[in-house]
Amino acid sequence: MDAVFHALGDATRRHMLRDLAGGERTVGQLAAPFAISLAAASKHIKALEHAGLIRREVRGRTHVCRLEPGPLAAAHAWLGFYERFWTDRLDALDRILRAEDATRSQDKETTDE
Amino acid sequence: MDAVFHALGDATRRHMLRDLAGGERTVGQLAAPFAISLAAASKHIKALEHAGLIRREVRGRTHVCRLEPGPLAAAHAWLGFYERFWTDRLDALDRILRAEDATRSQDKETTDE
DNA sequence: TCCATGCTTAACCGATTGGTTGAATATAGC
DNA sequence: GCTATATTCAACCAATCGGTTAAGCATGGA
Repeated sequence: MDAVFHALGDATRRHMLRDLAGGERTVGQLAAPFAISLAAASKHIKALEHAGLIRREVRGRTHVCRLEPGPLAAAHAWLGFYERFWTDRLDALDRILRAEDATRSQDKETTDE
Repeated sequence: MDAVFHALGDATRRHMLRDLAGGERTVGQLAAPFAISLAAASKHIKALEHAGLIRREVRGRTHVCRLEPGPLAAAHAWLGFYERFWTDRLDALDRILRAEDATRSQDKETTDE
C-alpha cells in the first residue's frame, strides 16, 4: 500500500496510468509526452511496476506495459472506508440547507471539486 | 492531488487517519501509538494538513485535529475512473487470454492495514 | 556483419523525506 | 509567579527521490 500510494503521488506516473487506461503502451510511448530522459521515465515505470500497478511484457527489444488494476482496486477500497465521512457531510449539509430553505422554493445542487 | 497521495503513501499517516475516523484527536493522542518523537509526529500531521486531509483547531494549549474528507473523496473519485478495469468482465477475460502467452499464473493479493 | 533502435544500468547531483535532539512558545494549574 | 504540559521550531543526519549524462545490452533490419 505504501508503494501504491507513493507511486500515485507523482503527476508523471498518474499521467502514465491514464495513458495505460487506453491500452498497451511501450516504455517509449509512455515517456513521449514528457520532457524527461528515457532513463527518468524508466525509473517511473519501475516505480509503477514495483507497486504492482502495471505489468511489463518484453517483446523483442520493446517493453510493453499493461495496466494492472488490482492495487488500484485496493486503494479505492481503502479510501472507500472513509466514504461515510463525505456522504455524511453532504447529508448533513443537505439537511441544513433544507431546514434553512423550509420557507423557500429550493433545489440547488452544488457538486463542487 | 500530489500532496494527497503523497500523504497517504506513509503507513504512519494512514494510521493517523484511521484514528481520526474515530473522532477528534489531539496531536499527542495521534502520536501516542508510534515509537517516534512528538516532533516527528508533528511533521506527519503537518503533511496531512498540507494535503487538506485534516483540519486543526487550537484549543488552549492543545491542537485538536479533525478528519477533512474532501481530498479523500477526490482521491476516491480519481481511482474510480479505473473501476471498469477491475469490474469489467470482458476486460478480465481479456487479461486471462493474454496471460496465456506468458504461461504464468500470477496471484498477488495485498492485504494492508 | 554492421548499425540503428529500445531500453536499462550506473554514477552522480540537488532537493526532499523521515527521523533525531534541543530549545522555544504558549497555556493551564497551583 | 512558577512550573508542568502541549506542541512547534530549528538544526542536523542518513536515506530516498527525481532528474541528469554516459555507457551497456539486446534486438531488428539492411
